[in-house]
Amino acid sequence: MSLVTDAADKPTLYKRIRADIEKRILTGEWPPGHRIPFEHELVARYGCSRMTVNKALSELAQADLIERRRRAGSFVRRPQHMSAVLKIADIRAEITALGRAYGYELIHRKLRAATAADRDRLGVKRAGKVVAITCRHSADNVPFAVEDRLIDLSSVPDAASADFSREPPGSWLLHHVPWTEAEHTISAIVADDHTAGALAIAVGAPCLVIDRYTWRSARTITAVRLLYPGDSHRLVARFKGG
Amino acid sequence: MSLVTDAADKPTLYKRIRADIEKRILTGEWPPGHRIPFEHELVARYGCSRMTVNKALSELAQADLIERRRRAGSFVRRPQHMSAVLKIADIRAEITALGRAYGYELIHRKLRAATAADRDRLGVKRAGKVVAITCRHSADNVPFAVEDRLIDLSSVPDAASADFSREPPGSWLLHHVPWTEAEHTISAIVADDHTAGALAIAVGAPCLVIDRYTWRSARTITAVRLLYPGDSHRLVARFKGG
DNA sequence: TACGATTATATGTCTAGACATATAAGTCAA
DNA sequence: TTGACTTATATGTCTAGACATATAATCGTA
Repeated sequence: MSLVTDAADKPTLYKRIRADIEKRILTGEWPPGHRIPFEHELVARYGCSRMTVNKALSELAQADLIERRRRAGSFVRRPQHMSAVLKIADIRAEITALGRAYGYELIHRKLRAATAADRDRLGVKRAGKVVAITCRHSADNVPFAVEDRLIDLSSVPDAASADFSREPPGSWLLHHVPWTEAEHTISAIVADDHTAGALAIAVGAPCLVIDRYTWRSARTITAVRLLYPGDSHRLVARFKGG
Repeated sequence: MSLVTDAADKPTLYKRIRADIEKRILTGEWPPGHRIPFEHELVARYGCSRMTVNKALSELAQADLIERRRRAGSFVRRPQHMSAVLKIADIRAEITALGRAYGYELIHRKLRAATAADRDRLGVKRAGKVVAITCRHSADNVPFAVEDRLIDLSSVPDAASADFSREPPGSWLLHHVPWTEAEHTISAIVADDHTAGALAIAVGAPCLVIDRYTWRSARTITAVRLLYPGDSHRLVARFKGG
């Protein structure tokens, strides 16, 4: 019933302390709200200095597994808002990862001054130039998704001269605009004439829609809508406790 | 051009060091692959001890913003697989957060020995008892989602006696089974007769489907399918750079 | 030139202290 | 009972060292 694992000190001490506590939390032995031993107790238990247990507890706090309160102690956090890590890969990477042949086709590209609708979609007030792109991704020559994108040229001037007839704009942006933030909205629609034609599915068939709005440091970069055939495509998200 | 901010030392020193570096990474001033100043350089620059800059850099490493290599230095990581944190709230919480009146209705509840289909859905080999639940959530008396759930009683025996006619099973589980892991699959379908009736939408209308499979420490807990009217419901995921 | 041994060095971990600070809990007066 | 004040205490931050360890770079040799 000791906190100390019987394992030899193969890993470092603070990692062992962290793993010991994490295990107790994950197995439910220490349920949400449970008070973790005080630092000075852990110091006594492991026979180390306070900085060492402090490092272990600080990392658990950074991982949102525990909550630290001055004077009160450290407590197991209750599983907060249920959140999941949703991997939304670059479509080319996604298709090639499935072992299928990736195909890309630029349908439409236009450089224009931002219309009111464009500004609204990008969430900017200022007028400016944008690139509007419509393209299609396919896997093994079967339509996989159609993409409708707007790029703010005041944030990404290089996009004006990029050759999107060969490289999909998503991949291009990924390599030219590092460290972005994004917001995704997922919804379902049924295919209208136009969508059905582009995806080679029946009118009225379900489609999964991903709207992604991307920015960097409060500067809008791009807004994109991706349409997938709803019966064949699946988004998988893995939730890791916490 | 100093690393030191001109701001007074209101926050603590290591937090300022961390924020300084983070800012340079996020603005792109230090692009992916860029080598961050060595610890001893930062020590000289900020006039503090190595443990202090080490704490700042360790946190950046834990956040996957930088990568630390012995003898080589610390480097800005390139934005890895595009991933997003998808908040999938408990439905009751989700609805009340929107400021709407939450309504709940148990449609069907059955305790039974697991059928082959049940075992398949729960991903277990062993036979055992399960609770099958169908229920409906509403917001302001408008159907919001229908839920079809299976709970593995060998993992959650208390669920056999829980009163799901008053409390939705999702909320109940959230409070009785801490620290779970889950996998979500999101897809789109069109409403069939049955679904359309339950959601009070037209047959053929789009629906967003969330299949969630939940376990804890390799023990299956529950499998649930949630059906939302696709045109009214949106899942929002926020991606934080990295 | 290629490969193996050596060395220098940046990070990784840890210590035994210190003072700061927020706050739970107790104390006392209105 | 309530509110204001005091105190004890757990965490937060920081220091000036130390030794460990992985590895990039150098040097020497085949």
